[in-house]
Amino acid sequence: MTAPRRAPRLIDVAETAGVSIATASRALAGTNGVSEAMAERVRQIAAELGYVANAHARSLASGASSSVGLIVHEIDDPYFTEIASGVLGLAAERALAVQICHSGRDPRVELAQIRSLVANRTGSIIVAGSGHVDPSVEADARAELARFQADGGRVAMIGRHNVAADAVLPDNNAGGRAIAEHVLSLGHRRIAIASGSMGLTTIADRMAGIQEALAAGGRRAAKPLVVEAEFTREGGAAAARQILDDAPDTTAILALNDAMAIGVLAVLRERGLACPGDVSVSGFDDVAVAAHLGPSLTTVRLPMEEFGRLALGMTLQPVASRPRKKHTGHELVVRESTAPPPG
Amino acid sequence: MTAPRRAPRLIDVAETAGVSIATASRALAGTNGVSEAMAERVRQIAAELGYVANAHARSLASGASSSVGLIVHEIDDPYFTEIASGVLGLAAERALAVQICHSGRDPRVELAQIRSLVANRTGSIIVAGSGHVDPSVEADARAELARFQADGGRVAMIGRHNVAADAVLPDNNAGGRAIAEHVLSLGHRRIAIASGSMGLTTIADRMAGIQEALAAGGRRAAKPLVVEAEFTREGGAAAARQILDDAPDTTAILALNDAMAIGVLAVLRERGLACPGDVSVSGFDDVAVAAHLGPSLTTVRLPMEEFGRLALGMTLQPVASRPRKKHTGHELVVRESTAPPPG
DNA sequence: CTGAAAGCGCTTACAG
DNA sequence: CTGAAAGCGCTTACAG
Repeated sequence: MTAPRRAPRLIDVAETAGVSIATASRALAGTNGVSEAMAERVRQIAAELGYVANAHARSLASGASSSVGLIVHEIDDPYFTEIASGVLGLAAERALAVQICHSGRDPRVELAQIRSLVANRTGSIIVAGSGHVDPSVEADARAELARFQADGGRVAMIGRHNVAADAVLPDNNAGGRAIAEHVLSLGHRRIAIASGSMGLTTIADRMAGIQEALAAGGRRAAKPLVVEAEFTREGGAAAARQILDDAPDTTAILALNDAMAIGVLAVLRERGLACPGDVSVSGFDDVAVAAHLGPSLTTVRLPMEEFGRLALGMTLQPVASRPRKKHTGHELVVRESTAPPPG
Repeated sequence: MTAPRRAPRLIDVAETAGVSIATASRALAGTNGVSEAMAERVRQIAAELGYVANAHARSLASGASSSVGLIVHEIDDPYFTEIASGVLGLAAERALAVQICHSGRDPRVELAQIRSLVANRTGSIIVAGSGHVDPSVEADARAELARFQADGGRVAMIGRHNVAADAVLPDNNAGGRAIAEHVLSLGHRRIAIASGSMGLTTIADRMAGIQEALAAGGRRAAKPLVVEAEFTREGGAAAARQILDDAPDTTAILALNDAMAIGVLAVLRERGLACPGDVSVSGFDDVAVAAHLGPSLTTVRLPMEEFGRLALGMTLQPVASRPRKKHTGHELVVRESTAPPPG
């Protein structure tokens, strides 16, 4: 029916208001240099016409950007969902548009996504995936982000990355120590670890904290069995199967994130083992559902939503002479899934 | 250190290639009308210079858009997270940028977000929140979306809305019927419903399906107690408390989404009631964690990720003469949380 | 196959 | 306080 007409432009409101587009622009921008009466009149006409300024033209003309880019592994992963929620929340307060994309933890996809954000001239880019222990993996992304920053863009990384940029640093090491100490204090001595890829700095840091605590526990605990798998529910299940096959006398399984812990719990049920009766299980992150699992999950709470707000907040501040690092805290949350070992 | 230089522009690559910007533009766009040799040369120089086309300028000049907007209630809510994941997945395949924003289920915020997407000239807008039974609530959004479409924009709604646009329609009514029939067939007669706001079409449709099944169950079941609360975990908990206080002989509580069901489960534990031993509980949606709760949750699975893909897919197709509606299915998923009533 | 030029819809010095 | 004009970085008829 309605023929595709054109959206009203600034010149349309200027003409019907009988002023120049310069004046109309100033009135709408709230810039001073326009009489309040004129400004009010222009605004009203703009509203009547349903005028909405073209952000592309505005950005092109002003050079300013009112958008931010966020790269997550996968929005469906609660860890990243909560980070995204934090970013979206602060962005809304600042009237910033947020462009979100998946990296799928594939460095090549991540590079493509960075370039997409650069193309869209977002004012800042937030990378929320884990860093890689091998710096060469992130080489291309590092170069692209460096160029982006040289061109005036702002960057914040969440997690430990080999990138010269502001960063939010989760308390992975201390969190790892806390969860290991908790399990040791419960009396567990045959401990296994369901780990994600050791190539990720997030894993490496959590693992390091755990190993420190275990080493400090000295003669008390046997060397833990470490099984590496996908950093997902399925990975947790696979790791649990191998642990129970290779070391059936294990009394505690530390999963390096909550998703893996959920997989571990599933395998325990599958094999008719009680948790925490036969085997204690712990997670990491404290995603929203951890408290509602059966049994509820002992884990290390990380303030993911705050990660998002902090990261965006940093990019909204002027560049510092050197990259800023924000260290965040953790909290050990003891629930039903851990208890003293049987016997 | 590095003085904020300027990002390379098309003219920079054109000059170093010794060609006009027209030729450079065509070479990079892959448009025909350029010799392959020339095109290859330009591409290589662009790569060396680290050139990334300015999407704003491109969009302004071409009038085309390579981005889509997605409005969700809250990304942190798994229902919307999965929808977003579907949108992001298909968008990545089509090289589309996705701008996501929260409406917080507040019509005024939603309107502001629609305007933000219009300003950013996204090619299409996907609205994923529930519709409202009262059409006047969505009046402003409806007008804005109509204008957007008249201007050539594409719109897809997820859920039943009073908006003339393409839509993905979840199988809420039949799903409601299925879950109610399941509970009836188990032998429950004193049934209560933990409902979200009846002003939402999603709720109204699920409720209607349930009531139909209950009515068909005829003399078998008593009129169900319906308690309205927030459509969240906390709302579910509040509803459960009231249900147990007002009708302590209730043997089954149907929650109208999984989040509410989780809240119901928590209250049951809190009061020392066994599920499903004393009270059966069901959810709706089948979010990823439903299978891992304690007890695992009987619910109605809706293909949320597919909602996202379908909605985006519709907006990528040419406008039809009249709005297209895609009806999707549901699947009753029986798990541990429902069983025959005690006694 | 290639280029000169107009134009996309704004903002912002620069004058008045 | 207001306006004429240049310019942001591209694309795309229009010529050749």
